[in-house]
Amino acid sequence: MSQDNYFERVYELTRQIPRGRVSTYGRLANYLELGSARMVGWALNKVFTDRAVPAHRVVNRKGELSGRIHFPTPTLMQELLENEGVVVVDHCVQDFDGLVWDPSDELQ
DNA sequence: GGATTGACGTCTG
DNA sequence: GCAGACGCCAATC
Repeated sequence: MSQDNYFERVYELTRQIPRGRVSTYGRLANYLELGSARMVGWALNKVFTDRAVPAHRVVNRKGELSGRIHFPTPTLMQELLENEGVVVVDHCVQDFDGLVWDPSDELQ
């Protein structure tokens, strides 16, 4: 179904996050003009279990894996990031400032 | 139909 | 610099 919901936008944009990179809810929300980062988190919460979305690449502004608790296992999110080459310590992305990915930076 | 919650962010104190 | 409160918009209870 052609759902113009934020659901589809967040879902598609999250898929475009390159491997080894991470993004934030606020940046995605800002690019999608959602007006609220919570919309991104809400959409991902419905998406991650229904669609194969790399939600593990989306973290909060602090670079913390705030959504790890919603994964099947709280360590799965960190494992996936480390598997992609992202250094995660104490559930926080290291060098987050250098790994953060902006949709407007790639898609422009 | 109203109140609360939610994977957040920004401002003010 | 850190802590607390407010705002967003939609879904769920």
